[in-house]
Formats: sequence, C-alpha cells, structure tokens
Amino acid sequence: MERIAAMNIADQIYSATDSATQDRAQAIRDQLRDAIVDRRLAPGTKLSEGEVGTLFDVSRTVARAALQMLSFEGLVRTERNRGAFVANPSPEEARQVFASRRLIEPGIAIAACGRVTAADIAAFKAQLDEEGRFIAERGPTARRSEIKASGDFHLLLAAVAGNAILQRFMEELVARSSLVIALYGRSGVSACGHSEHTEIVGALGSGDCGLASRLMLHHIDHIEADLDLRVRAGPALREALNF
Amino acid sequence: MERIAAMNIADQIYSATDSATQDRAQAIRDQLRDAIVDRRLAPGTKLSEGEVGTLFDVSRTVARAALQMLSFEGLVRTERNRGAFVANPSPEEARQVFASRRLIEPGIAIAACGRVTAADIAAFKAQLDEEGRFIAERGPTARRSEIKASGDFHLLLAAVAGNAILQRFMEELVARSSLVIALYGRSGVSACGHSEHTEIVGALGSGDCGLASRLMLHHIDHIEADLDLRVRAGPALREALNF
DNA sequence: GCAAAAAAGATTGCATACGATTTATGTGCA
DNA sequence: TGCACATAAATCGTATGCAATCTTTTTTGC
Repeated sequence: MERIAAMNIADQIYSATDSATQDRAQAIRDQLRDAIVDRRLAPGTKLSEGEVGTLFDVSRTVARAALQMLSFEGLVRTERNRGAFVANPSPEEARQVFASRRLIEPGIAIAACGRVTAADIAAFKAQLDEEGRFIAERGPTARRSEIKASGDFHLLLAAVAGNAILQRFMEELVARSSLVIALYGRSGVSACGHSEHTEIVGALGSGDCGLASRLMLHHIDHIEADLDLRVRAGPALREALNF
Repeated sequence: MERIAAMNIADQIYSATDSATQDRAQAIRDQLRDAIVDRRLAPGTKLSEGEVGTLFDVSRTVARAALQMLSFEGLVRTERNRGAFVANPSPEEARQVFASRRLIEPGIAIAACGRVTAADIAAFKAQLDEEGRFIAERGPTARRSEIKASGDFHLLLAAVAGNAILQRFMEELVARSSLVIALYGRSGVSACGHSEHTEIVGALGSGDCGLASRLMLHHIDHIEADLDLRVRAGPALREALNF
C-alpha cells in the first residue's frame, strides 16, 4: 500500500523530467541509472555497448544513446575507443558535488517552502515512512532501497520547488552523491539522515523557510562529514588499473 | 592580439569541459551551440538530422548525437518522429532560467572571489576590454560578438570558481539565457551589463566577496528586469504552429 | 626464462540501409 | 469551390556492417 504511494511519488518526480519520453534509450538509461544509484553496478564497472544492447534486447545504436545520456549526467565516464565505465569520482569531484549541493539545496528548500501544499506535506510524510521502514529492515536489498529513498527525499523537495531546471540539476547531483557515498562513505548515514529529513519536513510544515534552509545546509554538511575523502591506495590503484 | 587573448580565455573555459573531446559530434555541437547563442539560428528553426549531417559532412548518426547533446542542454527541443528545433523557451521557462541563475551565481561569485589570482584578474580585464570594443562597434556581427562576450564573462567567472560541475550548469544557463533574451529582450542590455561586469571585477580585485555576490545578484535582476515576459500573441502563435 | 614484437580478438566510431511515422501533395466527389 | 481520402515525399528510429583502435595472447629472439 505505502509501496504504491512511494511509486506515485517516484512517478511524480520523473513525470516532470521524462514528460515526452522519446524512446527506448530513455528507458534503458533509467534502469541503468537506478542500478548505479542503488550500487548494483559498482564504480568502475565496464558497460560495453554490445553487452548493454543484448541485455536490453536492442541494437548497439540504442544502447550507445543511453550510455551517452548517462555520460552527460556524469554517472558514466566514456573514453574514446575504450568504452563506458561507471563513474569513479575522485575526492576532488566528490568535494565539488557537495559544494554544488551546499550552494543549491538551501535555496531549493526556501523555494519549496514557499510553494508547499498540504498534499505535498502528505507526500513528504509518506516518503519519510518509506525511509523509516527500510532503516528498520536488514539485508542488502533493504539497504539499497534505503539509499534510494534517501535520495528521493531530496528529489521530492526539488519537485515541490517547481523549477524544472534546478530539479534536473538536483537529479544529477543526487545520483552522483550516491556514487560518492558508495566510494567514500564511512558509516551508515541513514539514521542521522532520516531524523534530519524529518526536521526539514517539520520546518516546511510550519512555514519556517529560513529554518528549513539552515537545516538543509547542516544536513548536507553532515553527509559530507561522514565521508573519508583522503586519497587512498585502494581506489587510486583501481583507477590506475582501469578496474 | 587581444583577439588571441580572448581565444585563450575561451580555450581555458572549454578545456575543463571538453577535456576528453570524444568525437566529431562534440565539435558539431559546439558550432551549433555557438550559432544558437549568437542568434544566427533563430528559436524554432528546424534542425533536421540529414541537413546537419550534410552541412558538416558527416553521417546522420553523428549529427544525431550532436543534436542529442544540445537537447540535454535545453538548447534544442526534440519531438519524436518530427525532429529537432532550436528551443523556444516559454516565459515560465525563462523565469526558471533566471531563478536558477539568481540561486547559483552569487555563490559562484563568492567562490571565485576566494580563489581569484592576479592572472585571473588580468583575464577579466581582457574580457572587459573585449566587451567594450564590441559595444563601441556597430553592425550585426559586432552585436553577436557582444552577446557572446557578455556570456563569456559569466563563464569565465564560473571557471575561476573552480567547480567543474557548477561550471557546466552555468554553461547551460548562460546559453539558455541567450535564447531567452533573444525572445523576450526589450532593449540592449549591453551598456548597463558591461558597467556592472566592471564593478564585479572591481569587487573581486579588492577581495570584497560579499560585495561581489550582491553585485552579481543585482546584475541578474537587471538583466531579467529588461525582459518582457508577458505572454504575447506572436510567440504563442508561432509555437502553436510549430514554427 | 624473459622481453619484445606480432598476430588475434574484442570493442568502438561511423556510415549506410530499411521499415515506420509524419507531412505534403494530388485526386475524386459532393 | 471545398472537403475527404489516397498517394507520394520526407524524415525519423533502429539495425547492421565495415574500418579503425585498443587489448590480449601468442610467438619469436635473445
């Protein structure tokens, strides 16, 4: 039941972006992006055109278009004559992702606060329930769903803010954040993040836009503080070996 | 001589983005984008794959990739089985473009202010000279160059800010702004904009980051204030007829 | 046994071909 | 004349083929 509610939220989020869903490439991109954000595809994984094509039962032409889209979003890195790989963001890139979010999301919180409706608040509540359920559960599947739900909160906020351009920027930033957390995350951000999401919704509900904005800024700082962005031998080696 | 200096600036701006310039599609995209930003291609102009292909002497495959890139940037709108058209932003889209810039650019000004070097200041000065020269000149060619130079100022600032992600967002926003101004611009923003650019560089040079940020915000407001975003019969009709 | 060169294999870049869909044109009928 | 319908042209969506490039394996020389 609430699963259906969550689906509706997701639909609502995507409907603004994929309104004129042009072709199959878009669908493949969405599936691949979900897989990357859910960490079913690890950073550095090779995504060959042929493999993707046969997997989705389309020609290389279509697969290539999907990979090109992901490349624009920064989720895959393509090298000429070598192919596409799930992005392996450097610590510097990670810092830039979060610097961008620190700049944009407080403003999005204010915009959303100024436009939020009772129905939106209800959607946020459903979203928070969804998050809470996955935190309670155990196992890798619940973990993935939790990561996705956590990102969806930020996307829902961007949707409520009502600016399609910023919404698309946020989709990119949230997706890339997921990669960054996968690579550099130290602990489970989950419990801490969920309570902060709840506080933000509270501020939205009471119409305190300044508070919502400040809470968002702190929330992002907390997520970034959980990262270990020191250059490690592991990832550097893996990147050097093109793994 | 200063023309060469300007080229270097442009190279500097693009080098961060097109570092791994993968193929010819990128080059075609750049040329088309320049043409759109320069208003040599009017909003609504049809860009058929075949035409673009023969024009640049490549196959439809490559032309299509270039158009897809422009579609992601919001510079062209593609309709399934109908083709690609230079984007025709609605007043609502125009508002969103400038709302995004109001949110992002003051922060970029602060970031740039914190990292600006003497060499950067010199580059800004060269950029301002470039702008000034085109304002002084007359004729449509100078006009186009002036529009481009005005946008390049904002892109240079984004480059100095040192965040590749925000830089790319700004490239998109500046390009779309050019379309918006082409459609809804009332007067020549030029003289006013140039003096404001000069003030911003002054603030950067004296290290007053707060001032630079405020000046940027006012600058964006001034540009937007020059727009006439009321729904007009003209554009609405043209859009309805898919022209 | 090891290093370097050469060949084989795999994968991408790009062009072209064909079916599907849309748009333009022409014809018959009221 | 005006409208409906059928036909033709143009354009897009997608698959496939070939050359170029990169990677891996094998071979060869020392």
